[in-house]
Parts: sequence; structure tokens; C-alpha cells
Amino acid sequence: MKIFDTLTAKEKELDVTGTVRIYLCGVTVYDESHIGHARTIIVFDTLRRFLESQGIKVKFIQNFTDVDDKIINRAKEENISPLELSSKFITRYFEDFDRLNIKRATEHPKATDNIPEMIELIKDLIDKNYAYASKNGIYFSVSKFKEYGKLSKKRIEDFISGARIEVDETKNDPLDFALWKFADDQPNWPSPWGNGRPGWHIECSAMSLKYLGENFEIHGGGRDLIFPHHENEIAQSESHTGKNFAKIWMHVGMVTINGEKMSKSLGNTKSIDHVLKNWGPNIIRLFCLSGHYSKPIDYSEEILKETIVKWHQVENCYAELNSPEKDGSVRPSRFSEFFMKKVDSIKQEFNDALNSDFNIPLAFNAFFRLVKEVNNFAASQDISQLFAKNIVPAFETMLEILGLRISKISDEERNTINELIKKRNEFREQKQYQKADEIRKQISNMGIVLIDHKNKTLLLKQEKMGTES
RNA sequence: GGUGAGGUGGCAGAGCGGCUAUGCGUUCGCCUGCAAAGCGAAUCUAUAGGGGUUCGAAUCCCUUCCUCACCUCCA
Repeated sequence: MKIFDTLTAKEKELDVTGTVRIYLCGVTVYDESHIGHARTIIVFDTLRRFLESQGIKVKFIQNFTDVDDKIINRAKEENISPLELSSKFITRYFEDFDRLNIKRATEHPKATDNIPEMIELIKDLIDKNYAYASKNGIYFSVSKFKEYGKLSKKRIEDFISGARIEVDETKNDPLDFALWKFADDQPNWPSPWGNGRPGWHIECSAMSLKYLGENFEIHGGGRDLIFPHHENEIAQSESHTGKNFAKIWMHVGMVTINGEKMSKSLGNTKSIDHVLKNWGPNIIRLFCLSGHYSKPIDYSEEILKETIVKWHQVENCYAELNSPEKDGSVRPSRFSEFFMKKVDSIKQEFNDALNSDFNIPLAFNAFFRLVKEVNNFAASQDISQLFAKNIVPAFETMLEILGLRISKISDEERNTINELIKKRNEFREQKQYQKADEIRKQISNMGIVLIDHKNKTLLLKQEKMGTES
């Protein structure tokens, strides 16, 4: 599999000979997560699902930043302790992302559980003369790391001309960033240099090293983390180990709204709770994967509505595959064999697309073609069990990789509805259509849409969705 | 101002030197007692503008214009 590496600006072959180790920068837990966070996480969740579907072992680490000024300030506002606040939003995080059908990472380490590791790392950086103590804390000396700027393609001179850097008398160089900040207020931890808290970047260096070791396969996050976060991580980690930090840097494009980046500071975010209520998990996943991961996608009602249409096709396909005729009453073999070849090539296309820099839009293409082929086939003749048995695995594998889940109809529901359908059919035979339609409406109130075929009626359970309110 | 990524049909979105994906939409049909469902066909022949290179460019080079992101916390 090839993935575009931000650092070298080239596609690189992912080494899958051993366990693929992935580190994803998670969220700072001081507020609800929004669909921008969701996109990055969905992309990585899907990547992980894809690798695992190929039998590749994945160790996936995603952290929580649970110590930060924003958390402290917010906690003050709400009159609770920072720890209470962060744990509340960690709980919220899991609720939201479980609903989005995101698999749990192998580990979700918290910054506050790894303070000793960070202190060790800082000690080593001081020993190696990359860091120094000043009045307000311990700082990393950017000028000591010759390759600083290699990820974000910036030159140190550019920063100075940018003139947006705060002048801080206590630092040797305006670019230097904090590894440890002295603090007396809560929370703080003792360190060889005095009580305080870690800087933002050091946690990821420490935790990735602890959980994944040196030179792991993929480090990812949103594009907005390239600078300064990932740049600083590189400086710290490579100064410490003397080795390359991550083999591949994979960055996910922003979610925009009206063409503008969605972010807390702009106040234009859509929370996961909000989008889930309006659109449901499948639509959101499909939407988040609708463009190439590296490019921005724009959140808009129009596009979400288009996505619903596509999803209905998928649901329909599923209903067709799961209501095969009792047996091979259909003389299927020849046509089915021909069809099976198509399915194989679709599967191939799907995998090829994902192997080529995780080109999900192209993979979708293959997936939706399968859906269309099945729907098409079902329109002209009944699907036999044999046929379904052969298609379903491919269909379900793709659904599984994409993290999509179709609502299932329970047996009880099915039984109740089948009774109603029987009645409805009687009315239909008697041409009492009004009464028949009443029953249909009754069923639709249960969230089930009926699709009449010549000699049978399919049940289709649709999620409730759709508008931006 | 600096750096990076882009500008593809009504919309979304691939392709990244030749065979001009795909989906949605729209139109007209089919199916149906009807249908918000399903199917078919047609439609749109697009590649920001201007220069090149080439037998041939959306794809390479130059240039102009525009958009977005980063340069401050941010997924």
C-alpha cells in the first residue's frame, strides 16, 4: 500500500511485514467533538479497518490531551476540577465515536498518565543540550535542531519575517517552545526543575515512543497539526533518539463550512451529537469519506442529502440480498457465474483504490457499482439463495471496511410485519387500495419501507434522517 | 508578506501525456392499483485565462487570475 508522506512529499510504500504501528493525535478534551475531528478519526478508523481486513496486524494508538490551559480555564468557568472536566469529555468522546462506529484504538493513553515518561524525555533533551531551563519553564532550543522546519517546509528566517511570534524575554529564541511550564496552580506535578505541567507537544513524543517505539510506520492527524505540533514533535523525538521519528506522515484535510475551516475559534462547528441526530452515523461516515482524505471537504445540506440517496441504494441492495427466494427456482447458474466475475473485479478495484494512497472516492465507485449491479440484477429477476450467498461476503466486507452498518429487522418485527403484509395483499387483491395503503402507512411508521416486487414484498428498514436543523 | 495545496460538466468527485471514469441531478420511459422505492435510456462532451513543449495535454513547462490551509490554540 502506498501513502503520501507529508515529510518527503512523495508516496511511500507502507511496510506491512510486521505490525503496522499508527499514532494518531487525538483531541484536547475540553469541549464536545465536532465533525472536523470526526473526519480525521473516521479516515484513520477506515484505514485501520482496511489493513486489518487484509490480515495485517495494526497497533493503533490515539491519545487524549487532558492537560492544557483551555481545560483549566473551562474547568474554572464550570467550577469543577480540570480532571473532572476532562474525564467528562472523554466519556462524551467515547459516546459520540461509538455511535459513529469507530473502533476503539489499541490504547487511548492520556497525557496525565504519562508524566514520568515526559520528564524522562525532557531530562534527556537537557542532557543532550537541546533544552534549557529559563524563568518560566524548560524550553526546546529550536536552533539546535538543524532540520527544524522540514515537515512544514518552513525556513527559520520565514518565521522572523512573519513577525507573528510573541516576543518573550525569558526565551533564548522566540521560536523555542515549552517542554515544561512551571506552575503552582492545579494541576501540577513535581519535576526535577520544579512543579509544573508539560508543554503540549512533549506528550505525543513520549507516548508514541512508549507505546510504539522508535521509527514507527504512520503518524497522523489533521493538516492543521503540521505546524507547530508535528514539527515540534519531530524536533523533540529525533533529538532524543537520533533516528527518524515516523516513517510516514499522513495528514487529513479540513472540514469546511461555506468554504471556511470549521473550528472552535471561528464558532462554526457542527458537533457530532448534532450531525448524528440529523443525519445518522452512516451518512456521516459516507460524507467524511466522500473526498480524498488529503483534501478539504465542505459540509453542506445539499451534499448530505445526496449522500442519503446513495445510502438508500445500499439499504435496498442489502434488502434484496437478504430476501432471496426459497430456493433455486431461478435457473441462475450461467448468469450468476458471469456476475461473479464482475464481483471479483469490483473487489479488486476496491482494494486497488485503497492501496493507492487510500483513494476512498475511487473505492466508493467500485462499491456503489456493486450495489447498482445487484439492484439492477434484482430488478430483472429474483435473486436466488446461491446468488446471495456468493455476493454477500464481498458486500459485507466492503461495508465492514467502510464502517457502515445497516439497520437490521428483528425477527419479531418481521413476523408482525409479515402478518400485516398478508392482510395488505388481501386488500390489494380485492382492490381495496385505500385499506392496503393504510397498512403500508402503519408499517412505515415503524420505520420500514415496503418494496413491492412481482410476487413478493421486500422490507427495508431505513434510518430516520434528514435535514439540517 | 512567506510557505504549501488546489482550481475538472448544474453539483460531487476520479484520472495526472493518447482510449475523454463514476455518482447525483435533469428529461423521457419502464415497473406498480398507486408509490417517497427499483430499473432503463437520453442529456451534460467539462477540465480557471493566456502562452508554450509534443504527432497528441485536464495531465509536462512558463505566466496571469482565483480559492483554501498553515505561519497563534486547533482534527
